Amino acid sequence: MARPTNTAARRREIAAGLRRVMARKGYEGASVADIAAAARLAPGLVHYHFDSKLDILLALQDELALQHRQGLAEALAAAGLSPRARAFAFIDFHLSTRSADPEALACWITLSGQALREPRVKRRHREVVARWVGVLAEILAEGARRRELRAADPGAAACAIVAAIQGYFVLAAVDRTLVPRGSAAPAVRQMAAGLLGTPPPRPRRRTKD
Amino acid sequence: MARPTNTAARRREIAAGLRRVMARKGYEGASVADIAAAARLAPGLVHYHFDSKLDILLALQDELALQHRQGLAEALAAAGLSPRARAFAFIDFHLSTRSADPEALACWITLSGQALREPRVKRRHREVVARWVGVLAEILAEGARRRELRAADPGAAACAIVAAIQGYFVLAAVDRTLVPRGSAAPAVRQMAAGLLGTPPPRPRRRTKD
Amino acid sequence: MARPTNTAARRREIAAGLRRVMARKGYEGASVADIAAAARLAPGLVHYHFDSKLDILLALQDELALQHRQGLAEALAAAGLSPRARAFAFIDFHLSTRSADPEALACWITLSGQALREPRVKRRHREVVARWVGVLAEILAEGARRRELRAADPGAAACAIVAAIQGYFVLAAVDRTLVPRGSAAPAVRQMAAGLLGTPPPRPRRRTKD
Amino acid sequence: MARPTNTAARRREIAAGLRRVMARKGYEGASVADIAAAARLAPGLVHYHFDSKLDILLALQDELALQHRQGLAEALAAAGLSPRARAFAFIDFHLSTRSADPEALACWITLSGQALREPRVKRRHREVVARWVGVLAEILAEGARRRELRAADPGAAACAIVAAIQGYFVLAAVDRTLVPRGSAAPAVRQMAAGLLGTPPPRPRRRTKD
DNA sequence: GATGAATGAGTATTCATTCAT
DNA sequence: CATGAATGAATACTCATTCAT
Repeated sequence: MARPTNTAARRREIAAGLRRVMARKGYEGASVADIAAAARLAPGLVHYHFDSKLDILLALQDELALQHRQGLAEALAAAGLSPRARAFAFIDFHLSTRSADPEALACWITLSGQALREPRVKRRHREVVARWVGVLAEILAEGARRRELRAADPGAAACAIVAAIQGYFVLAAVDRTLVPRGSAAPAVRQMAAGLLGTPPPRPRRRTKD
Repeated sequence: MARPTNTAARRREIAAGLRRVMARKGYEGASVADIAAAARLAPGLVHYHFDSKLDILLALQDELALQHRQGLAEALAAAGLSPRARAFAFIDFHLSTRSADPEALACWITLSGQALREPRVKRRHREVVARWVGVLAEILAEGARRRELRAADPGAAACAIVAAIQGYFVLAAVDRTLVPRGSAAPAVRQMAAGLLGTPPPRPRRRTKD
Repeated sequence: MARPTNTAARRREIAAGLRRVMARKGYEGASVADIAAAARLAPGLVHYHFDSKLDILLALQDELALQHRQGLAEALAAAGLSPRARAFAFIDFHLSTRSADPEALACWITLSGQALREPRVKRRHREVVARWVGVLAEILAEGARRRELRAADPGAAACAIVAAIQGYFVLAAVDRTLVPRGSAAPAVRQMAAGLLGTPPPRPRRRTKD
Repeated sequence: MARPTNTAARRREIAAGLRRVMARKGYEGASVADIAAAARLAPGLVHYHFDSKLDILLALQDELALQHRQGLAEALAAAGLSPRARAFAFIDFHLSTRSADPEALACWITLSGQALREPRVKRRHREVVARWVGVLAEILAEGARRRELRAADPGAAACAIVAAIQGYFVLAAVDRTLVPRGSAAPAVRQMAAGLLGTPPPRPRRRTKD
């Protein structure tokens, strides 16, 4: 009987290998041999499952996006139905210490860099960020409809908040000491409050840098 | 007899070559041959003036930092003495269309990425960002003393504003369409207003995404 | 499935390639491309099996040392048990025409030169020479115990004989005409006789320059 | 008035630069820039005085040969007229601690190595060694005529003694610890005694490894 | 599917030599 | 003569990709 295919699992292992190596050495610095070693696979196997190194990056990108989407959805679900609560939960999810995954963070930064130059990475990256902004924009629009928030332009406001989050990502990834410890989430909450014309609700958990 | 040295000029030319190439291809993608070609120099000459490719990157980093510092100083000088005006001029300087230099922006993003991994780049990067934040923090502290602004923690507030700016840089560099046109500066101004407890002054010039 | 490894064989081939090229052009003059060509291999393969060019040299050094040791052991075994006979067999082995391998000789000289500067080569070289001297010293010591020979200091005497052999190697390698044909072995035998207080036994075979 | 030429002095300085650098790094490892730096000269100047790097090596070779010849002549003159005394003075001169110059020694070994491959170096090397052997052979022949010594073949005997000396050079240059301290000259004296049928005269000075 | 070897183009760097000033 | 820059070929080493087994 034909051996059941394990391609999907192998692909995930390989993408995870890239994730580990790329966090330390960047994309160009992650050789296929490195990736295979990190995944405890034979080097030749990588190109059996992926046509090119770039394809691994795209797979990793998809996986990171999926994890992010799922985590965010959970966090928003836990925040209840109030747009205001959900908007601030959005911020906390990204900047709380608990959800911080330095490896994923480094990969995300590196992916942004690759997106500058690689069209396929760029397209996916655009979609991911657009959805990211879109989720928040939808929350803000709903809040505006409900008169809980007032964002003149929910899209622009969502983009601003995402920019602030992304900016903290970059600062923190390069050097944690650049950001006063524990200041990131409160500061963004306060900035969002200015933007949304409403004070933040009482935070539910500790937040990080 | 004693031939005058032109090393300083050549080094600038070479760094400018890296700047051009790196904006398109990234640091690893910028081969020394590319850099030399972009600077219209013989390939061997690059290593006459620089010991290594990394040294070119460091020189470029210094140059970008210098230009940024000078431009910022001018913009702040033009804003007058009021901390409030200066704080918002700080934002406008970074996000106004007029001062936007896509090549420098792409280099800056790439440099941030390299700083993740290269200690020497990281150290310089840290210093540049720290100074960047420090300038704004000083303005905010002065504003607090004058009761023009109230930032509970000027350092954290400055960091937040810089993060927002940096975040817009990344979003815009990857894909301009992610940011609603012309929304960046106003949004950050409004976020800053929330953070600083004061509305922005009337802007003096047009601002960009 | 599990493909059998052929690394050991390939490493020997590559070391043999270096051996051929180095005999003609020296170590620095032997480019990796040359070595690969001499071994009839693709250039890239060399660095698949060796981390660096120096590692090839070390492998070659080990191989030459092994061959020398084995050849010497055979020659000594053939000489019987008498220390006197063995001591002179030691000389004949190194200076007899029959065992002369110009390529190995040139490599040996070149290795000595590299040992001047490369610590890893130097260490191995030291060990090889020490063992080389040690074998002879042991023979001389045994001869002294048996009253067949009298070497006041077997270590020093062994060193002197090895030095004479090594000196002939260098002279012969640079220019065969410097050494009167067929004079090397008899002369060293006679010098050894002076050192050991015993005439050489009748030689069993023809000897060379 | 025309500036007096200083070419001869410059050439000596440059050769001395090569001597210093080569002793540490070998010939291939001594870049022209290194040589110029060691001679405290501008790099461009080297090729004004020498057509090629090889020419510097040849100049150095000549200089070392000259110094050796002069030193040897002095040592022999000091030994008096007796061929026996002169023969043993020949040995002592080369192996005495006093005359040891590690830099010259390393250069000599390196030169031997280059002579393996570079025809022009080889030719000069051959001449130097031939003269070196010749001087001793002449002494031995004179000793034979006077019945002070009996060397069946003075050329072969001289060659043997020179080989022993050269062999000690190589051993000592690579690693001083290979040669029992102070054993070199006595051992060669004793070997020479065996070869020449006469015991060595009482030594006049301390001798080295 | 899996393995380890093989391939060959690409890269940073070195360096002898040349040259304009 | 002297200087410092310029040139371009050479070189060790890397690595994505391919392939035979």
